[in-house]
Amino acid sequence: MVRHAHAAEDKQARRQAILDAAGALFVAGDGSLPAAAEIATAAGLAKGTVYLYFRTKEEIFTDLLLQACLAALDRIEASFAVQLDSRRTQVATFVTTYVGHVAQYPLLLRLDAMSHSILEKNLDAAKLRDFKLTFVSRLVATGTVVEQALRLSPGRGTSLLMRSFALTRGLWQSSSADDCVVDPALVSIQPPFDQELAEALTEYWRGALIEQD
Amino acid sequence: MVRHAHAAEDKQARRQAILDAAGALFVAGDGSLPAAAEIATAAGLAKGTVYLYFRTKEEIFTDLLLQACLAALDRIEASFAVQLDSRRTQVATFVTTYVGHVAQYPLLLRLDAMSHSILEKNLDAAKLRDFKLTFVSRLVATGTVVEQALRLSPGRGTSLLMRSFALTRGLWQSSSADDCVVDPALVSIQPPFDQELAEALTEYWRGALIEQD
Amino acid sequence: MVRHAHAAEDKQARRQAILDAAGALFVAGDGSLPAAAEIATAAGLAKGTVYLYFRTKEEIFTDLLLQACLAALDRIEASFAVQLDSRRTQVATFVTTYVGHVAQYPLLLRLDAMSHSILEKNLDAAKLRDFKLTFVSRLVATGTVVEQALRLSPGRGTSLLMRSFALTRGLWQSSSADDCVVDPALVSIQPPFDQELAEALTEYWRGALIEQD
Amino acid sequence: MVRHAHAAEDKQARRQAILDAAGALFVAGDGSLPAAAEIATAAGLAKGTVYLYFRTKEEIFTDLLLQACLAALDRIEASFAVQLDSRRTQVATFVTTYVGHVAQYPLLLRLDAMSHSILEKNLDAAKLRDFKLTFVSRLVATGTVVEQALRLSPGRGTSLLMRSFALTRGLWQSSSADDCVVDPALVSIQPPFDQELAEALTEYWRGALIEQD
DNA sequence: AATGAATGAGCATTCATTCAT
DNA sequence: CATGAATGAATGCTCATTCAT
Repeated sequence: MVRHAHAAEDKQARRQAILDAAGALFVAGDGSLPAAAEIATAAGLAKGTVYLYFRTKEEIFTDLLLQACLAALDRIEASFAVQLDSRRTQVATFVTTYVGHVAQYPLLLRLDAMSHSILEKNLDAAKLRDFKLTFVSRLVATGTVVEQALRLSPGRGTSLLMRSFALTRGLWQSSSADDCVVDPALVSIQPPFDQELAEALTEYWRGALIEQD
Repeated sequence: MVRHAHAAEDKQARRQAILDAAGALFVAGDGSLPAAAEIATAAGLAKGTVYLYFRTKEEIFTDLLLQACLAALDRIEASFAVQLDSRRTQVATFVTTYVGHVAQYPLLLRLDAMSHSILEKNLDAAKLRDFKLTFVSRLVATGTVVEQALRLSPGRGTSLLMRSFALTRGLWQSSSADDCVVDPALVSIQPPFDQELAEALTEYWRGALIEQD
Repeated sequence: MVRHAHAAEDKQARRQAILDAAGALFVAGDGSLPAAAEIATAAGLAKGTVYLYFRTKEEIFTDLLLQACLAALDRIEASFAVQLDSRRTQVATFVTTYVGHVAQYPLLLRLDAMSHSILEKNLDAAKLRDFKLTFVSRLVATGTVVEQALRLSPGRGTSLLMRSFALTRGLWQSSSADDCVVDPALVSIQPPFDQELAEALTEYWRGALIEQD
Repeated sequence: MVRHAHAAEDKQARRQAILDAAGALFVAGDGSLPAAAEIATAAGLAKGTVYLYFRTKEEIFTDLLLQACLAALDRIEASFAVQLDSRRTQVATFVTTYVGHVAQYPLLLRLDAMSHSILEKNLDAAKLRDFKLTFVSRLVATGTVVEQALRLSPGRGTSLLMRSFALTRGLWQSSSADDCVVDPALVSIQPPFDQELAEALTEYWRGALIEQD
């Protein structure tokens, strides 16, 4: 039934089809990684075929996570590419763009929350190393752009980004834990996630960029 | 062999023994919840006995997490109890105390990283509600203490604490992800966790407490 | 709380209380033997106490079954005690009485259907022997009464009774299997149990008592 | 090691192999359903493979029971297919054939005795309905054959068969209960099962077929 | 005698991955 | 390349029974 993918580009397309199917199932799902069989079916393939393109199920989601991270970094870099007249405006633009992005692509934060179980379980060391190298080098590159835009010292941009990610990840997990309180009597003590994140990031960057005496 | 715990205090002690055994196994382990049988053995009990004290395995870890959270809040509250002459000193004291605490008790952050799977799986709604109510009310109480110490508006203390926790959780997860890079050639792009956390918290609180014009 | 039962009659009463509680729970239940803890609670006792009066849970139900069987045999014997003018009337009286009895005391047939698992599992040989001896001797006695009432040869009454019991047990199991068809579209192919049983018994006894040439 | 069963007929054969292994283990066993792992091993397969062919363990035994029931009905129908000159001979032929069949295939009665626990536990409603529909329709068909052979009114054949099954089931349970008396001193009050069944059936059919005035 | 805490055997099922076809 | 049949590890929980109190 399924056409054999011989050409390299066909194979790449099939690989991406699996990734897309996996991502869609994960976002639609309940927080656990979808079963390999489900992914295969959703991609219109047989179970075994998935394993021709990925060594383990976790590798699929590692790839997805990396794609999502790189996309976010692209977006961030773009938000700093426009030269604005003040640091405050520059940061405000970044915050708005970034918060909009993570809110728009739930896959990123949902996968990130699972990254511990994805990355530590069932993934060979080489692949893991690749993942981290790619991510970190791209992160450092974006950090450099930040440094240039805000005239910061080397390494400072990367650090700011990592701490922003940490804040994002932490707040998202609080927020999603909050959501699972079914009882409506319990008033949430937090504003909606994107507002909360925007405020917290703004506070953080303000404190981080202050000229200290 | 095992003495029967008839008195309420003996039962309480046995319950705590199970919690301690579970916590120790978890911290020593690979990130997954230890098997019920292992916990029982480590506590010197039979498997069935554990289920006299906890309804499900997850309930054990929910209790552990709550204990750890409350202990952290105690410590935080204590750090704000001493009246110091400036906000900056007050915050610096808090940061040092807090970072010391979370570094000293790895159980807290390791469990917190799993809280999603612990709290959502195999825990009845009532217990979950209890957990959240207890935690949140204690959090708000500590938030009030912060507000008094720093003369902040109502609710601000709670918000600062939650965002601090978010930063902690997020940084810890980055840090632990970093750790699992076995390859020593990869220089970590982050300072040690406690230093990183201290810096990030300091920056965040500085930005959050700034008088805005 | 519970008064110690020292006198033999008190002990007997307590034993019967356990039996009654067990029987009530079983009839109210879903077909499985109630848990030992439930029986104890229903009898107002602690779990361990039940085991002072019965060696195993199955022993409780063996005793209950025996009581129910003996009561049925009493009833049957009584139905043959009245001298009537024809065999046909005598048998008709028996059938009516007997069917009424088993319909009135569901415990008998429900327990009987489980007797396989009760008697074969977890019951020591001696107790089992006792059970059978008591039942069989009482059965033979009743068989003798039947023989006298109907002027049958020795052993014939016992045989008739056993085959009647077999028919009863078999029809009851068909009937109860039928009941668990939830789908109301499926018309039951059997009349109500007591009518079915009465007809079948009447046919059987008619065939068994015919004068053969 | 194990050849993959791709063709539909191979799959059918493997399914039957599992059924056969399960049946053999059950007949050889102590009355409880053999563990899934045992069945798999006996069939020369891995545990998981069994679940490719049956959804639950109970489904295996439901299928076995249905096969056995249908085989018995086939045999019964065949015994009525030969036209004999008298009702008495016709019935006698049936009784002999039928008793021979159930004595030859102990699986049928042993499974039937457990059918309550098999059919009510762990079997989805649809499967249960299928089972009953198949059995009942086949039963009614056989009933019709009986009616034609003996010139009975519609529905009468089915009723006679059901009551015969009830008698069979009831007597078999008495008989098997009897068997588990280990003590050889206790003389059984019953003849061997097949003789007892033959006599009881003969009596029953004689009474049922009598011309009543 | 009464209690209730402690025990531990027992087991179906899922699903990531492999491998025969 | 694609398939889908085969594999087998991994585990929480119940509950009859025992025994310390």
